[in-house]
Amino acid sequence: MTESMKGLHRTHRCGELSAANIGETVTVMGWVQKNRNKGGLVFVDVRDRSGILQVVFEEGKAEPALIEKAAGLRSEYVVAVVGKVEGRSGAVNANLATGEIEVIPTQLRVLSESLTPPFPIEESSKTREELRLKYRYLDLRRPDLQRNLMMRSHVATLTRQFLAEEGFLEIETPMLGKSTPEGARDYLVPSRIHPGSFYGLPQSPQLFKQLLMCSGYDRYFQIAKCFRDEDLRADRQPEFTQIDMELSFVDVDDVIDVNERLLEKLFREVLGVEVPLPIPRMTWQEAMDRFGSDKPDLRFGMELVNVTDVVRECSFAVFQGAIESGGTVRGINAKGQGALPRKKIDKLVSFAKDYGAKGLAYLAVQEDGGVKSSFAKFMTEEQIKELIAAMSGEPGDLLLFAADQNKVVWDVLGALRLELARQMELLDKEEYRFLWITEFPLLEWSEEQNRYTAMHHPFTMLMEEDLQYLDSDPGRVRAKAYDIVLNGVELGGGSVRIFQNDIQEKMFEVLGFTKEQAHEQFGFLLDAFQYGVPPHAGLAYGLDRLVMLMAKEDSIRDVIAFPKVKDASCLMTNAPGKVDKKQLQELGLELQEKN
RNA sequence: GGCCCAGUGGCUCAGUUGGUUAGAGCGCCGCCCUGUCACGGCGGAGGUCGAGAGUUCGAGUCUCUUCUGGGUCGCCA
Repeated sequence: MTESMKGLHRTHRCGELSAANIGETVTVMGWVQKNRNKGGLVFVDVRDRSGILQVVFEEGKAEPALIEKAAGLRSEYVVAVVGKVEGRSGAVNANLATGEIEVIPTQLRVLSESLTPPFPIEESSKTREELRLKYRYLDLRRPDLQRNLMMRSHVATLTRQFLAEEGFLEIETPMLGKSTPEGARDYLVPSRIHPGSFYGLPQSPQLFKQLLMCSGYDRYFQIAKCFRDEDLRADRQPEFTQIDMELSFVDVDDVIDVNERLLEKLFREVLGVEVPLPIPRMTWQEAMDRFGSDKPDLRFGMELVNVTDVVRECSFAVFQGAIESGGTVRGINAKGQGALPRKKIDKLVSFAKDYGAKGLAYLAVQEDGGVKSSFAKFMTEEQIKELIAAMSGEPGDLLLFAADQNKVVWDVLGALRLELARQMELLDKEEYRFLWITEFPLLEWSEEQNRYTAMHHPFTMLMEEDLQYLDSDPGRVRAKAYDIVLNGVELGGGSVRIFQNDIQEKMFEVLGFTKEQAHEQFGFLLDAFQYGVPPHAGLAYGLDRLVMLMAKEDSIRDVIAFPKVKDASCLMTNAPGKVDKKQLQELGLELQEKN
């Protein structure tokens, strides 16, 4: 039997009450977390998003009917309690924020009953994610997810506040746009009014925000939903949220400055963590050479060392082959891992192979000064000594080497470095190490498409001093692009944009667009640029990743209210779903027979 | 598309070299209990071992296929 809340008004959330409220009559509403019936004395824990509050129904203090009603409460019933806040006459519960107080009720109403939930509604759930996602509305009742979503809201609020104070305008851009073949796959939306034509959901508001700069809005931001129809990962969802911004009359340093202060504010006010400014900067080239990654995790060392020159004279065919075909030999020193059993080393080798390595050479420096190695027999004692010295190897260390083209060596050792750090437990979630990566290559060669593609996007400005190479050696041209990296995660990225029509046309040419193709796809932008365009630059953060790191979670699913699973479906709603024939007909669509 | 991991009462798990009637904790239901808060005591219900096929006298256990979920490579301008 459920009751109305008529005549009652919630006065506090459960967790808002404290010893300061003793003596007050309050009305709280929430879910029954737990009912402990001692017989004639019933303790009911009531939960809402602020916390848990104990209500005590005691013979002599409460009507027998009220106690009987309390005894009938089950988990997740929704109740309203009117009562008086008192200091606990029993033991204080130090584990509970409201552990000093309890409520002595005069009224109890059951607003809604509940089935027994399919899994416990509790902190640090051990229930498998599949089930939690099917009942996401119950999962979202758990305190850790509630904290995460409240933190996310806090981050969004502070971001709006900060950017507004900095003179940014929040402007929405369309969700229904034009599909562009560059970049990730678009989600397509068929048009009923134009059968056979499709909108594309935005992968980012890129073009629109540049047009807003053309239109004089100076400083824009948006907390924007974006869509990419690619495979999922722990940090990738098909729809995700960006904090997107664009600024006029600025260069790299201006964008970096305002964003460093934004990050400083967010981490100070949400986590109480001071971000030392300025955030260090590193060129892409340095990041690759030292860490084998364009998003290095600076919480630990284990940097890559280029030992190509040291091993040049040795007779190890693997090293020789790599060097002769223009590659390099690089290594990392896994400090103190020299005693790693052969089985584990083999696992590291197969790990390296997943990243394109043909193998992984190792050399363990023994405590007695000797070595255990897969390739030492191809080297003189002197050469081994030199190699160990180059790697700063000490007794007890494990040196791992990859030899191949630079890209492969970087990928392999960059991934291996992270894997070793995980195994050696070097990653502290309490530590936040920010880093800007700058001077990215403008272009990268696509074997698949047999042409250069934009590493960031086709509107990224190049470094003026590299303009001379755009024709002769496009791979050498660096971009005015920057990524903000935190603990090995790419939090966001941006660039200074091309605003000169001649450079933009040139860029399309290098990317293999004909003039017609470029105008077909981006004509409105090129046209706009003929009517007076300010120099502009911008940046976008992955809000989900930012909050994930702040909440110390390992997956963005834990900071998104209703995430999708690996195959991009929703276990709760069963989206995507089939539609009926009539809907398809209206859209002028016909489904292919399944093979 | 490739590789790896997991799936056993509502939840989390155990289950030996293949061998009686598949167990535990929590939860759930009933009774008892006046200071609990991981409450306690007594009793009880609840399982086609993800699904299908195969090997075998016999399969939770072995083989194959498949489904579901996770991680990752490719992919993600």
